[in-house]
Amino acid sequence: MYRKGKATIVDIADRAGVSKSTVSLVLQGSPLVKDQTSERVRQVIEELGYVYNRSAANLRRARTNIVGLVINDLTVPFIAEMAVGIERVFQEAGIVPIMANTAESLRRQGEVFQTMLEQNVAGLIVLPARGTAPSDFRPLRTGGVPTVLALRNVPGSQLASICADNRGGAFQATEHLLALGHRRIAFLGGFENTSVFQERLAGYRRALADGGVPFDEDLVVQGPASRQAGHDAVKAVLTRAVAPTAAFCFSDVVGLGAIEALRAAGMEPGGDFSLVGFDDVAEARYARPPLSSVAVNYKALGERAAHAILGMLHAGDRAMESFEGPVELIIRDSCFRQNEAFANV
Amino acid sequence: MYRKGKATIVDIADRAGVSKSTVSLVLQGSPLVKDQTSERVRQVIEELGYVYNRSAANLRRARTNIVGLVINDLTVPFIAEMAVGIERVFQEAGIVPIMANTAESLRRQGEVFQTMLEQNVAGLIVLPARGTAPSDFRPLRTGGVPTVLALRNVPGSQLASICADNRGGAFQATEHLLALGHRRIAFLGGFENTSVFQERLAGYRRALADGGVPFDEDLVVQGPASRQAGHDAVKAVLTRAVAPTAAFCFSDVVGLGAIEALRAAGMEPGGDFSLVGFDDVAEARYARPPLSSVAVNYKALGERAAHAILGMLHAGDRAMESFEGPVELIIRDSCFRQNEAFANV
DNA sequence: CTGAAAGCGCTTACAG
DNA sequence: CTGAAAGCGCTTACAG
Repeated sequence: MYRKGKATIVDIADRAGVSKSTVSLVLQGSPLVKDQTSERVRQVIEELGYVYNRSAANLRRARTNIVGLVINDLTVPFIAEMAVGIERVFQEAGIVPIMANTAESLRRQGEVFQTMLEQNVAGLIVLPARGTAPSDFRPLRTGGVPTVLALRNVPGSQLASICADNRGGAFQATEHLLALGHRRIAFLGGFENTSVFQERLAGYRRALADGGVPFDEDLVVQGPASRQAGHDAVKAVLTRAVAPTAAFCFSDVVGLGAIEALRAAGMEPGGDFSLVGFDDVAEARYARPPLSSVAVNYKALGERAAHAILGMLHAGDRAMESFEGPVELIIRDSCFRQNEAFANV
Repeated sequence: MYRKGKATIVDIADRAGVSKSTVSLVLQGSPLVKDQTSERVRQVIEELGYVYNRSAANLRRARTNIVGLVINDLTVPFIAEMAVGIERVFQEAGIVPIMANTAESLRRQGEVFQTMLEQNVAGLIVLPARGTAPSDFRPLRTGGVPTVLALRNVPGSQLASICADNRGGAFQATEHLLALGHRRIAFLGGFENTSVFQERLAGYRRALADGGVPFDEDLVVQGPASRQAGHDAVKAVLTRAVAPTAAFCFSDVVGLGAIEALRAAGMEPGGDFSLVGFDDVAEARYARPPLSSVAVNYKALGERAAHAILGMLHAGDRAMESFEGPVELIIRDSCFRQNEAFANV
């Protein structure tokens, strides 16, 4: 009769000769309990192989120790890294992260929000799926769940976000290309329905404007952040009346595809066409030629996002500030100096 | 008084003029409730913006709808893909997966098991950290949690596992190299304290034996599954009295490092040294030369693992069978035919 | 087909 | 410093 199924605090209490309240206090590490008593309780816990039932605790408590993590695409290496950073911080803080992958599907994202709400998450970090609208967050707002956006922000959502300095990175990359004498600079890859695209495009345009180079819409080619897209974009842009001599790529993966397409077209990336990518993934360093890129510390970004939520939970800082993580232009061998005399032919 | 905080089934019941039992049945989609009643209830649920409290349900029920997913290294692309496959299956089955990354740390893995137990998971998929011992699973066994291993198995743990056919893949790769006339074939990368290493090594040795080529311990170089390790391993193996003319690499990433090291040593991978990798990651296809590799469908493996758990939960199949996923040797340009006359110089 | 009652395993005031 | 009691929001027999 004593041990049907798992042991509960009542079993512990009985065996230790105390009330279950006391056991609960011991479990919570309360300083109210006499050392001798808590020692005895702990021993019984050990003996019975007791496992704390967090669902029960969460039900009784106002808040759970669960935080949700909604990820747009876990198969992107730097996003996985970000997720790992977030998770580590939570684990150390005694928080149980529940991760969900939306695979860029808005429908899935909606379902995931619902699940998170049902699990009664204390907070939420969202890497929004492409095309997320401010209204998509309504269930979360209604549920009163502290939420922070990461990687992409959603203008109009009123939610704080932890993102890379996309504008600054694109500006630096484009400026670098301009400094090398390039005047026809393409912008390849990415979709306009993400904040990341908008920000990088803005940085690119700003650098162009600062350099006195007119913006040419024909030099902007949208597409997925994939190798194939980079390949196709280069092919497209090479047919323009006045072809570009350089490209700022939405991501390194796009840049890698661009390298291939240039070679296929008989050109030499870094020799007669310049390329800069974004993200500084491992492959950029190993590419031939090694691809110049804008480095982002995604892991640090993830950790920052986790700390932001932690702050909202503890201090109750509802009005968190948005944050843009620093970026760094890494110059490798994918660019060349364009002779001004021959520019703008 | 009517709406302090979130609505519960009691609120719904009051407003709909039924008992909370009925609301509960509606929530569970029971066919017992009259259509008219359930329609009314559903409407009130909508009106009040009611959110189901799963913790409460889980507490009352014998089992939760939570399944744990313990991952050794989420930053490895094909592991992330596997995780995504697992997650998708669970989401469709109405199961909430909680993922945790152990980063190959046995300590972290132990903590994660504890957390999973506290969350009262209905089942667990574990991608074991390097060096996991059978005894590490004791808390899970005591807790009676249905568990399946994936990616790596842990001999002696008595747990079923869903892994790639590592032995077969290594056998095919080595056989391919032998068929090209190679006699001195190195085995590069990986650590012996994983089942994956042991299995691939066994396949390699088996092929050697079948081909009448003696096994030479000096040709086996352990190391992480990293580019750097591949690089170092090639350098090491090239100094052997009789240098190899080919290598079977523990993973593609190792193979990629090997390509670089060969070039650095003035050799031409695919020209005067043959290389085969494992995993068939995207980079293998894009490498120069494109790297031959043993392809594994990791996503399918993940889905299989998820279905295995689902089976254990529903049918109560405690005694699940282990499964080895098929592999396929993909031949690209990283190998050359060794002239037998010059072999074994 | 629907309702009243008990209970899942905790935590939290409130007494003492 | 410790105990008795109420209650978190559900589900599940059991009646009717």
